[in-house]
Amino acid sequence: MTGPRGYHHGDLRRALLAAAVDAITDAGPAALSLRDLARRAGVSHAAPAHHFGDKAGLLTALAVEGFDLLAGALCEAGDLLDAGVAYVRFAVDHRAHFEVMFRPELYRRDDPEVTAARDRAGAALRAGVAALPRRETDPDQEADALAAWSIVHGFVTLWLAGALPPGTGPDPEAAARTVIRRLFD
Amino acid sequence: MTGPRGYHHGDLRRALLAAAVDAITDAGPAALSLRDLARRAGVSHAAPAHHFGDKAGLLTALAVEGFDLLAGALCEAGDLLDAGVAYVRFAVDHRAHFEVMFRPELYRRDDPEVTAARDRAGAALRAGVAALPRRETDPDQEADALAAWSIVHGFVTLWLAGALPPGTGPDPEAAARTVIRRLFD
DNA sequence: TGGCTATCTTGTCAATGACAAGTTAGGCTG
DNA sequence: CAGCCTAACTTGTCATTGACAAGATAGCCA
Repeated sequence: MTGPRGYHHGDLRRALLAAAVDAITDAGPAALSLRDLARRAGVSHAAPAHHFGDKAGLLTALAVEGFDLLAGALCEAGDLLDAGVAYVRFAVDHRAHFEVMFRPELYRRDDPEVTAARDRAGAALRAGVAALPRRETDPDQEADALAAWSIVHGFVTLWLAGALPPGTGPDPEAAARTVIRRLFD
Repeated sequence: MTGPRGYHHGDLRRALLAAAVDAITDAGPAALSLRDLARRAGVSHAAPAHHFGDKAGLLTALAVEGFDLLAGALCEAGDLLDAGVAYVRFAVDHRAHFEVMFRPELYRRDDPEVTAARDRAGAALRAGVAALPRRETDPDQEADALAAWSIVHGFVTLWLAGALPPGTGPDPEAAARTVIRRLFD
């Protein structure tokens, strides 16, 4: 789908996505400029439109990439604690993807590729919860999944926003572990 | 500080903030346009700059308003479960404020008014956790506060992003209650 | 009554997103 | 191998926007 063979540029589509990741990591998705990406890639101001249509198209492609990366990271995790930590690590390491993925007004959330990738990530998430040893007190797996997802998503969102107090420490994964343990103890 | 008395417009500052809330609720903070706000308020395109300096200034004012509203909502809550539900209700009812507050790249996060308002909200949050009956197994209040904040913040962020599965139901407060109970059971 | 100052307007500029039309180059067909 | 065909990219343009500068207006006060 990406077409890794090069025509004029080599692989402009990939270069633009990489440049977008850099730009978003620096200044957030709101400050993203297609013309700036074109400059970074050394092409004309209208070249990005050919590959992505418009800005929303580019961010849609980024979201697809992000959900696939997330699904991969979650699948590699062992138990639910690992999966939670992997979620946090993904968000920190791929901050640009993460920030776009959960801001649907920035891209075409109903795009078939996006929904497919989102479903893959969702399935990986639920697989982690299903692997949890059942507690006889409450067999509601849906609510368990929702609580687990909420706590890791909230933690890393606050972490990325710089909203957490300094006492949280410098390592997001360690802090996340502590928090997740409070949910399933 | 706001200057509720009117000169030419009446209270342009407040009118612009209200228009900004509407615009952000409709299309997100990224799509916000100062000129559009001016049109909605029936003033010239440069009038907003007088009151807020620039776009970041306007969003800074919105963030201050948001943290104060949140602090008020949390203070009125009884126990920690109430506070969590109040947090969710605040985010849903004041979506525009909430979306700006936790996106520090959009405003001047070091503005004195913002830091003061943020501290007030943080104090209200911790007060709710401190009121929780101590569990002898783990007396770490900091981690309790972090876990509680994470789970409600994550839940409502996912809710607002439309990322939750349909099975979650139509009422965010009820779903939040179920999720929060899983943390302190 | 005269000025003072906050409030708001008019005018302008560079940057941007989107679109239209043209150009280039790799590959395919005959 | 010649010619075309189409994807990839460029050039040009326009409306919109944020920011700034300079001017006009109106309430208030000495």
